Amino acid sequence: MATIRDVAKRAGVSVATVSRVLNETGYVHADTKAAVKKAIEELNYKPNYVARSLYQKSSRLIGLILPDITNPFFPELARAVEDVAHQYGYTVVLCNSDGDLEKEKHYLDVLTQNHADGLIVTTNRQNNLNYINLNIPVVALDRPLHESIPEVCADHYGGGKMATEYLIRRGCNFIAHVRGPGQLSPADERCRGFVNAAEKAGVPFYIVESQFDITISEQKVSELLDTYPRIDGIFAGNDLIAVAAVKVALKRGISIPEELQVIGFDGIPLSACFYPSITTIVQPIYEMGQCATKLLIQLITNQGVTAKKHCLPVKLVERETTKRMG
Amino acid sequence: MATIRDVAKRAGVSVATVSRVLNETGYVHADTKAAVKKAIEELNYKPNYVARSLYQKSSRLIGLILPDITNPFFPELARAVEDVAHQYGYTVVLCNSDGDLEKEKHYLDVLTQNHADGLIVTTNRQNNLNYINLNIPVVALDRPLHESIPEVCADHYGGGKMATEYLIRRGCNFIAHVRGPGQLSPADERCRGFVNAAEKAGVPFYIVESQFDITISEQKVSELLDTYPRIDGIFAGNDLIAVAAVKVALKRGISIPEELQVIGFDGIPLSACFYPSITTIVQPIYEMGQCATKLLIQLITNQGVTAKKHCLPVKLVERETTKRMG
DNA sequence: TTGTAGGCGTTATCAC
DNA sequence: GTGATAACGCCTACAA
Repeated sequence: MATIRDVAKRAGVSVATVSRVLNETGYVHADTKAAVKKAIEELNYKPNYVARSLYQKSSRLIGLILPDITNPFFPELARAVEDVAHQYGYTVVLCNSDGDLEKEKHYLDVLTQNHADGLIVTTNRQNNLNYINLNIPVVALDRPLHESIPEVCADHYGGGKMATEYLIRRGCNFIAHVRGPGQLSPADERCRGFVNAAEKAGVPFYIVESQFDITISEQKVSELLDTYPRIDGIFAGNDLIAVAAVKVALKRGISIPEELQVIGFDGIPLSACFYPSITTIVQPIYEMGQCATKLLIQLITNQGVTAKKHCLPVKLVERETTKRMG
Repeated sequence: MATIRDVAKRAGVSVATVSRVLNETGYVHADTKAAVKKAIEELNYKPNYVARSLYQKSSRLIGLILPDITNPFFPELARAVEDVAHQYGYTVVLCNSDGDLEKEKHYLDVLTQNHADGLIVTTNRQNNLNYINLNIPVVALDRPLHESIPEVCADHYGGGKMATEYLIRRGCNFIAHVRGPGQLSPADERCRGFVNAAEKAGVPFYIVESQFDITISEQKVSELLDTYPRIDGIFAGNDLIAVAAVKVALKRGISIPEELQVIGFDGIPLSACFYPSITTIVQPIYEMGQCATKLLIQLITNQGVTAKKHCLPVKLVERETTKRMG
C-alpha cells in the first residue's frame, strides 16, 4: 500500500502538500495540485483511515447494538441505519447482544476502543449503566434506555389503543390480548393501550402473557381458546403472536375473521405475506431507523441537538384477519 | 481516556513494561506486574485499538458484504458470521450492496482503508475484478465469486434434483419449476438439477423464470396455472416463490397438497411458519455462515488453507405442501 | 527484568 | 504556497 510519503516523493513535494490537496485545506498551486493528483492516481493511493482516526479521534464508525438480527423486526431497522450512515459517510458495525448484558458490555468496549463515533442501541435493559457515562453520543432505538439518552420509538400505547378500539368497532364482544413479555417496555405500553380502550368501551377482556415467538405463542393461544371459547377478538402483542393465533384458530376450524378477528403489531413482512394476510398496527420501522441515525449523526457533529424523545406514529393496516366494514 | 503513558506514570514504570503486561509478552516481575495491573484498574485504562491497528496493520475487523439484510435469507447468515467472528475476537462490519457494483466498490475501499483483516462476500456478480487483487483474504459465501477465491455454498444442484425426484415420487405427473433470476448461479444450479431429474424420469415439465419476490412470483404462478392447469407439482426456486405458489393455488380453490404439491428451497423461517407449512430443501444457513467465517479466520491467521470449495449438503424437510407417504 | 527511542500514516502548526 | 516537524497511542528492537 502506498503511503502519503510515497505520493509526496513521486510528486516532488512534501507530505504536507499532499495532505492539503487530499483534504482540500489551505492553499496549493494549481500545478502542484495537478502533480499530486497524478501521483495519487499512478500509485493508486488511498488514505489510511486508521492513521487518520488515530489523529482525529474519530473513525466514522457507528455501532448498532440490537438483540438479534434474526428477529424479523430488526433487518429493516438495520438496513435503514446502514443506508443513512452510508449516505453520510459512516460505516456500521453490527452487534447482536441477545439481550445479554455481558455481551453488550463487550461490544461497548470494542466499539469505544475502536473510536466509534456513536451508538444506536436497542436493548431490553433499561437504565443500563453501561451506556450513561460513555463519552460518545448514544441514541436509543425502539426501546427507552435511560432518561438522559435521546430515543426514537413508535407510539406503542396509541397503537395498542387503536388496535383494541378497532376490534371493538368491528363487533368483538370478548377480546383477549396475548401480550409480549413483561419488563419489555413496548409490550407494556401496548398492553396499557389495550386495557385503557377495553375498559373505556366496557368490553370484557382478558390478558395472557407470552413471548415474541410463534411456537410458544401457539401454546398460549391454544390454552386461551380452551379456557375462553367465547373470545371473538385477539389483539396480539406482535405479528409473530398474531401468526400463532391465526394458525391455532385455523387448525381448530375457527373461521377468520368471521368467528375470530385477529390484529397484530409491528408490520413485519410476514404479516403481509401470510395467508390470510394479517391486519396489524404498522410501525414505521425504516423511518425509525432513519430518524435514529440522523439524530445520532447530528449529535456526533454537534448540530444543536433536537428534542429528546421522538415518538413516531403508527398506522393500522386492514387486511384479512379482521372484518371489512361496508 | 487514559493512555498507556498515564498507566506507566502511575505505576512508576515505562510504557514498554505496561505494554508487556498488557500483551503478556516478555518477562516482567510479579511485583511490577501487580503494580501495573493496579494502575490499569484505577485508571480504567483500555487500550486504544486504533493505535494498535495502525502499528499492527490489523484491525480485527471483518467486512460482510451482502445484497440486502432485509432479504429473509441473510439475517441468519449474518448472525452466524457475527457469532463466529465474536468468538475469535473479530468484529463485523455490515454492508448492504444491493448487488450494486459501485456500492460494493465503495465498501471495499472503506473496508480496506480501515485495515479490515478479511472479507466475506455474497455477490451476484461473478468474476468481479474488484475482489481479486485485494491483499486481504476473501471468502465467497452462498455464491461463487471467482475461481481464485475460496467459497462456501450449499449443494444447489443436488437440492434441485432431490426436490424434483421427491415430487415425482409423490406422484406428480406434470411438474413446473418457477425458477429464480437467470445469471444467479444458485438459481441456475437448482434449475439444472430440476431438468436433469425430470428428464431422467421422463416426466413432462415446464420452466418459468421469476424473481425471488412474492408479489412478482404470484403473478408468474398465476399465468402458469392459467396456461397449464394440469400442473400437479411445483418446484419453486426458493421459499418466497413457494409461498407465492401456495397462496395463488389456495386463492383459486386448488387444494394443497391433494391437487397441487409445492416444494421450496432455502428453509427460511417463513417456510416453517407459513400455513400450510412448506416442504422445502433446507440449506444449512447458519452452518454456512460459520464455515465461511472460520475459513476466513484461518486464512487471516495463515493456518494452512483448507480446500478451495466447501459445498455443504442440503436436506429435504417434509411439511404440509406435499403428500405424506404411507 | 526494565527503559529508551523510533516508527506505524495522518494531520496541523509553524516557519519560511 | 510550501515544507519541516510534532503530535495521535501503541508496539518492539535494542540497550542497559
